[in-house]
Amino acid sequence: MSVADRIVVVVGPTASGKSSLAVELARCLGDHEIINADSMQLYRGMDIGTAKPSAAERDVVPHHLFDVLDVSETASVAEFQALAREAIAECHSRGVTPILVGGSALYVRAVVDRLDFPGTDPAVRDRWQAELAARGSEALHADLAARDPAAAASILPSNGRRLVRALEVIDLTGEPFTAKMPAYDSVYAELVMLGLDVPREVLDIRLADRVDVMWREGFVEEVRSLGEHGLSDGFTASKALGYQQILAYLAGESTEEEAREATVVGTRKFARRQDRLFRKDPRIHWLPYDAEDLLEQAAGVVAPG
RNA sequence: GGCCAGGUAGCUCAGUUGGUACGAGCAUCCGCCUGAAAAGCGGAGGGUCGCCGGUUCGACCCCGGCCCUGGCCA
Repeated sequence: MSVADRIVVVVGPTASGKSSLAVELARCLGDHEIINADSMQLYRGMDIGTAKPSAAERDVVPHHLFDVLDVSETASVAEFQALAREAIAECHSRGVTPILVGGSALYVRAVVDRLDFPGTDPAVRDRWQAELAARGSEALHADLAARDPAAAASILPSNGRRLVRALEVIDLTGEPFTAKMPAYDSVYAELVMLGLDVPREVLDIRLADRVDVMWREGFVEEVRSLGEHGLSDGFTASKALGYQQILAYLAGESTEEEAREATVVGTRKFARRQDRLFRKDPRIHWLPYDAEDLLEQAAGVVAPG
């Protein structure tokens, strides 16, 4: 049988049970392996706070793209896209179907869909970053409006970050910046997407419980230790939920309790945002997180008949 | 028991010398997102201004009483 263009994707908000469903699915189907699509689980050492799959789970089924970055490195969707597609091709070459699992919506789309990221150039970006700091986002918006009216129209004048990137891309490519996400258009012919549906009230409780468990398992210690190994210098990793808050606590900017509460609130907001984003993708088959026969339902969607 | 401070949006607090609450931050809901996406940006909803009575054309803001909270004194 050919699996050349086949890929399974499991998405859902944080704490919905994606990881374990993926493992069970892989184990029950056989010839399936897991590929991470979570921006923070890419980092080595960020285990407790990212609820990374355990060693035991990873022994059951091969897991790819976990622990590939040092906390001091900056993550990048474009690099991730390349790595993930490579890993997928490698699975395909062995006759294995990859199961992409993760809550980073852009990462999932970058892998699955036709998204091409224009290059980046630190020098060019730094220049615009400096312009932003010196003149403010409104001025950059005016610059963008002059060079690329369409892009300016869809980026708010207050969004400095997107303005910088748009101007960077125009400088680099000499072409207009695409400020709109493209239609859902997969590069893989056989794409099956599963989403875990968790009612908000339930999700809120699960999130709070999960943060409590993380704290009990030594989340603060994990951050303290990573802090001594470059976490604070990491552009991406230091902003991760929980890590960000605990770093602030360790720096004396808040109490531990405040850090814990802020982590719960931040995680809740994040989960809502993920859910809203994934809901827009019409290709996703939503399954109730607490179905007795969740695995059967999932398997039924993935491998009908 | 006495004194002081305070009771305004779900939370923390601004505010009006009496004329429809300009509220703010956080939370909530919603939208946007192309090389930091667990990030970044934006919009909306929400208040019998502790309770009762009085003064007044009109009170959240003045007066009286009561209740509640915190602190001080006893």
